[in-house]
Amino acid sequence: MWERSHIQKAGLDMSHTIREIAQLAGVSKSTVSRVISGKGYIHPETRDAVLKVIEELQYKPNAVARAMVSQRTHNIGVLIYRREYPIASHPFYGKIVDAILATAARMNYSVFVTTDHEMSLRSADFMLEKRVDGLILISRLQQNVIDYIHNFGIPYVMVNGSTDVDNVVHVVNRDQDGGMMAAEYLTGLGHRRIFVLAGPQTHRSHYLRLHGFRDYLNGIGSPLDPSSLAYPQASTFEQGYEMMQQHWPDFKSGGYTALFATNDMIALGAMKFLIEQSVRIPDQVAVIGFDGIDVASIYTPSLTTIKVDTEAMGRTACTLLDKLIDQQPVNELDIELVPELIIRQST
Amino acid sequence: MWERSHIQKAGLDMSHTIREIAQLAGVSKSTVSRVISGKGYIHPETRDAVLKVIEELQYKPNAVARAMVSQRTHNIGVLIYRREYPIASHPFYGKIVDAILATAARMNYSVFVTTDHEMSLRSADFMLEKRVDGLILISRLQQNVIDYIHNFGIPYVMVNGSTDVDNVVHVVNRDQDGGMMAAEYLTGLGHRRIFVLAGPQTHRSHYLRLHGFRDYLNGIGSPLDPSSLAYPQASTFEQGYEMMQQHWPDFKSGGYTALFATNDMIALGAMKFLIEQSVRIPDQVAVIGFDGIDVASIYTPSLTTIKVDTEAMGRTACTLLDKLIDQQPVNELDIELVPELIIRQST
DNA sequence: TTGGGATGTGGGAACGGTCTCACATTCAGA
DNA sequence: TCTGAATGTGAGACCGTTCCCACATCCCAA
Repeated sequence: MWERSHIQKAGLDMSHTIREIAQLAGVSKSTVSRVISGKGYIHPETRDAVLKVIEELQYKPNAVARAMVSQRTHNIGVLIYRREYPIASHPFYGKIVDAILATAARMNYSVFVTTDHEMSLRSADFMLEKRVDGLILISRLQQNVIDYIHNFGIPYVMVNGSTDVDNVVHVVNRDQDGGMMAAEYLTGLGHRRIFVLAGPQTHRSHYLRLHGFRDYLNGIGSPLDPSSLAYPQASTFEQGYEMMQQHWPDFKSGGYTALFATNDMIALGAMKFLIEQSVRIPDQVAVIGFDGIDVASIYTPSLTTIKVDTEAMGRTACTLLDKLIDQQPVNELDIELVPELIIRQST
Repeated sequence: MWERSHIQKAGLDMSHTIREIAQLAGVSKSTVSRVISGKGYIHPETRDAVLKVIEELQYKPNAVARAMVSQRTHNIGVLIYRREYPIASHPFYGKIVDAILATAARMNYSVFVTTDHEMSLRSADFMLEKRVDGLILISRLQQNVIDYIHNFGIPYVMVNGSTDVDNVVHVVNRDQDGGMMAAEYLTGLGHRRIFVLAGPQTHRSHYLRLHGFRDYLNGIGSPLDPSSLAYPQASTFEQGYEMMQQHWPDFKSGGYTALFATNDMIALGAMKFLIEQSVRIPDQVAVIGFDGIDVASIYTPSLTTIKVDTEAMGRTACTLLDKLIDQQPVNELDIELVPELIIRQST
C-alpha cells in the first residue's frame, strides 16, 4: 500500500508566495511584484536579489490569485457539440481544436476543452464559472446554450456553426463555393452522370455544399436529377456505406460515372462499398468528397476532396476571440475561408 | 466598423458577486455562502429568499475566487508530447484525451489540454502556474519535464510512457502480451513466414510489442529471422508505405504470407503499397496491426488489429489522479490494461 | 540653498469567495 | 424556571496577487 504523501515529500516543497520571496529578499511584496511584472522603478541590485531568491525557491506566480485581481484568467474555453463522435478524435473538429491549441499557446492562453452532448448547459456553466476570458463554440450548438452564453456577456466566436443572435463573430468555410468547385472539377473531367450523397440538410455545411454543387450544374445546363440524390441520415462512414448499398441497383443501371459526397466520411463509406463490388475507382466511378480529413489522404485509393482550411479556422477564431477579449474593434463579423480542391487517386 | 461594446450590451449584465446577492436578499454574505455550499444551518425561508435572488440575477459563483481560498482549482491538465502529429487529432492519443475529457467532466474537473513540442518546459510551467490540481502526462515526455513537474510536488499520472522516477502511477497497455496475441493468432491461422515492421525501438510500446511477438515465435520453435524484420524510423503511414516498398523485392521472394506491424498506421501504409501491387489481402498476404485506431476499421480491407483500450486508459488515469489529489491511498502503481484482438478483413 | 522631477520602496485596499468564531434565539428536559 | 444543546446568522480574517498612494532619497538646475 502506497500513499500519496511519498510523492509529496519527493517534491522540493509546495509552491511559495510572493510574501515569502519578499521576506527572504528583505523587501516588501510590492517590490517583488514589481520585479516580476517589470513595471515601475526598481533598483538593479534589488532586482537581482529578488530574482535570485525566486530562482532558488523555484517560485512560480499563482495565476489564480493574479486572475482574481486582474479579472483576466488568460484561459479560454472550447465548447463543441457532437453527438456521434467524441470531440478530440473527431477527424474534422479535432483539427480545428489542434489549431486553436497551437494558436492559443502562442498568445499565452490556456485552453479548456469541453464536449457537450446531452448535458448542454452544464458544460457551458462550468466554463462560465471558471471565468474564462472567452469561448470558442464549434459546430451547431443548441440555440439555448448560445443564448445562455450570450446573456452572460462573455466574448465568444462561433466556428462552423450558425445562430439567430446578431453581432456574433462567425468563422465558416465557403461551403457553397466548395460545392461548385466539386461540380466544376467533375464536369471538367467530362462526367455528366453524377450521383450525390448529401448529408443531413439541417446542417448548414451539407446544405450549402449540395446547393453549390447543384447551382453549378444548373448553370451549365445539366441539372441534377432528383433520382441522382440520396440523403444519408448522418454524416458517417456507416451511413455512406449503407446508402451506397441501398442505391446500388439504381446506380448500376443509371450509367453513373462519378460520385460526390458532401463530406469525406460519407464518401469513404460509399467507396468501401464500391470497392467491395469490384468497381474500379476512378476508372469506372470517380469519387470526390469534402472536408479534407487525414483519412482521405491515406485511403486506398486516396480520396479527391474539397479541403476545408481547418488550420485557418482555428487560428482565425483564436485571433478574433483575442481581439474581442481585448475590446479591440473587429471589422468583419463573418470570416469565410476558401476551400481547396485536392486531387488524388479517386478521380 | 463594429465594436465589442455592442455584444457587451446584449448580455443582461456582467457577473454578480456573493455580496450583491447578500445585499438584495437582506442577509450577510456568510449566509449566501451557506446556501450555496449547503453546509451549516440555515432557515428554510432565508434559503428560499437567497435562492430567489440567485435565480433572478443568474448568479454564478466565481470559481477563481473559490479556488483562491480552497486551494483547489478543480482543473486538471493533460500534457502530451508529440512530434509528428498535433495532439487532438492524433488517432491514438486523441482517443485517450476523449476518455479523459468524459471522465473528468463526470468528476467535475475541467481539463486544460496542452501539447508540448519543442517548448517543453513552457507548457508545463503554464499548467503549474495555473495551479491545476493534477496532471496527466501522455506519451514519453522528456525526463527533464517530468522532473520539473515532480519537483513542484503536484500529483500526476503517466499514460503510455515511462520515467526513471519512482513511485509514479503509470497506466499502460500490456504491449508484450499484445505482441504475443498477434503472433499466436497469425501462427494459429497457419502462417509461418511472417514479415514484421517494427516502429522505433526507443519507444516502449514498439519495443515490447516486437518482443512479445518474437517471444511467442521462439516459444513455438519457429523463431523470427532477422531478415524478416524492418524498422520504420517513425510510426507513420508514410514510413509504413516506404518500408514496405523498400523491402518489396525480399518480401516477394521470401515467400511471406503475413505481415505484422507494431502499429496500425505502419500497417495501413504497408497495406496501401501491397494493394497497389495488386496483392490480394488476406488471400496472398494477411496483415495485422496494433492500436485499434478508427481508421483501421474503415479501411478497405479493414485491418485486423490488437486494440488498446484507450477508453480505459483515459478513464483510469483520471480516476487515479483524482485519488492522488484527494490524498487517498493508491494501492497499485502500475495499471496494465489488457488489449483485445479484433479480427477484420485483412486476415 | 532650494525646489522638484526622477527614482526607489513600502503599506494597504481590493478581487470574491470560504470558514472560524462569536453571538442570538429557540426549545426540550430536569 | 433554568440549562444547555440545536439552530440560525453575521463579522471579519484569509487566500496570493496587483496597483494606487504615500513617502524617502537622489540629483540637477535655478
